[in-house]
Amino acid sequence: MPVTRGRPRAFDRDEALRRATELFWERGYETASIADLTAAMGIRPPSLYAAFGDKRALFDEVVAGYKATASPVMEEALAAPTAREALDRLLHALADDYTDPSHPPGCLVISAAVNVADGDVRASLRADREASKAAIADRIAADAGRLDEGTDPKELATFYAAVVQGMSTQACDGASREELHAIATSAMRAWPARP
Amino acid sequence: MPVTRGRPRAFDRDEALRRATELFWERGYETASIADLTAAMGIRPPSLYAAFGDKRALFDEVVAGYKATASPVMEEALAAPTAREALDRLLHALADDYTDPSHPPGCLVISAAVNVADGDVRASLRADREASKAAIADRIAADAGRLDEGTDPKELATFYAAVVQGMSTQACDGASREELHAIATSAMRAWPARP
DNA sequence: GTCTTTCCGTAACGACCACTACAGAAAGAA
DNA sequence: TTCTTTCTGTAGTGGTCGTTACGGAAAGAC
Repeated sequence: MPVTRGRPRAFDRDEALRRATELFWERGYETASIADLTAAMGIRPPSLYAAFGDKRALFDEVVAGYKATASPVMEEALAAPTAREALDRLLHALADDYTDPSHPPGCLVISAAVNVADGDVRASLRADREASKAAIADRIAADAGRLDEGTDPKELATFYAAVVQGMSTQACDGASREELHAIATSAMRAWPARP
Repeated sequence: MPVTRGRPRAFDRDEALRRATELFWERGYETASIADLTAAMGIRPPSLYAAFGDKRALFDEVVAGYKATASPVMEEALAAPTAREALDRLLHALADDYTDPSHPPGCLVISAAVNVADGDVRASLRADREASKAAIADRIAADAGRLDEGTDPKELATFYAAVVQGMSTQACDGASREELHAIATSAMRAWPARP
């Protein structure tokens, strides 16, 4: 049975994880040092290592938690009756999310991935992005009947994935919520509707 | 008079700068260490500091050289007779450039900028990107008569800037030249042509 | 040749990196 | 109370960071 034995933890693990998420989100994987992290989390290095393993494991847990909160947004948007409406919802939902003042701007998986020297972390984040792109492609392919003939769902998914990445980068550069919605609206004009 | 006195430099400064450019392009500013740079440049740290100042000055020179070779591409594209053709040319030219096998993928200014802890470097690169965006907005505004009424040139420029950033990120993720051209073609469908 | 100037390689500087050995503190169990 | 277990803070570990002091080497000037 999981009775608590020994000295109890003096900090809130979830709260510490939240603060680590925020720092990784702002600074990326490598430029957020253990000293920075422990300062933000309000704990000392041994507590971090005891509770989370090492820096890489902490980052993995952060990304897992991020995906857990981000994927419902994506799933809900993609559940729209048509692929066009699904993409429209997704882009505008992300415009809101990327500029939500309650957390750092942009997408953690997109912005924390660029310029990461650690090959494992790099590959892991790339796989996450590829998975999102595949989910978009699947949603488009499932509604292929409404598309202009000759439209390749994977090609179109690549375009919208690029738009999402561009929105994230713009958000990190300080773009406003209105500007991101304008990007989303412009991107939807590129939808290849069957005439 | 600039007569060469003392022991002559034993390496080609331009070639060393080229190799530094390649490394910064692949790894970004902070994750490319002096040890990495000197190894790639084939010189020892004191030679680097004597020839280029410090890491930051070397990076500035790299970015300046990069912009010097990149801006003609942009200027030529934007010189097209219509704004629409200008953007079309620009996007497809960048699709070729970002996947040119003779140098690292994507755009140095875009990819080296994300997750930079150094505030000065970050601000400097952001200013470069804003300048490109402004150039696009100016070209669009100059051809406003051909646009759909109610189109905001700055808004449209933000969209195409986001597409360019997305293309760069996709290129870094290993997207092929064909995929990038497909993104460019899709993005041009969003052009707000006057009916 | 000798002097001056500039570059080169060696070998280090202090500061920071991710990470941890260790001892004391705080809890339940006996 | 005493023992065991687990967490805590202090104070480090070896390694790497950007940067440089220093002495020898290679050139023109005299």
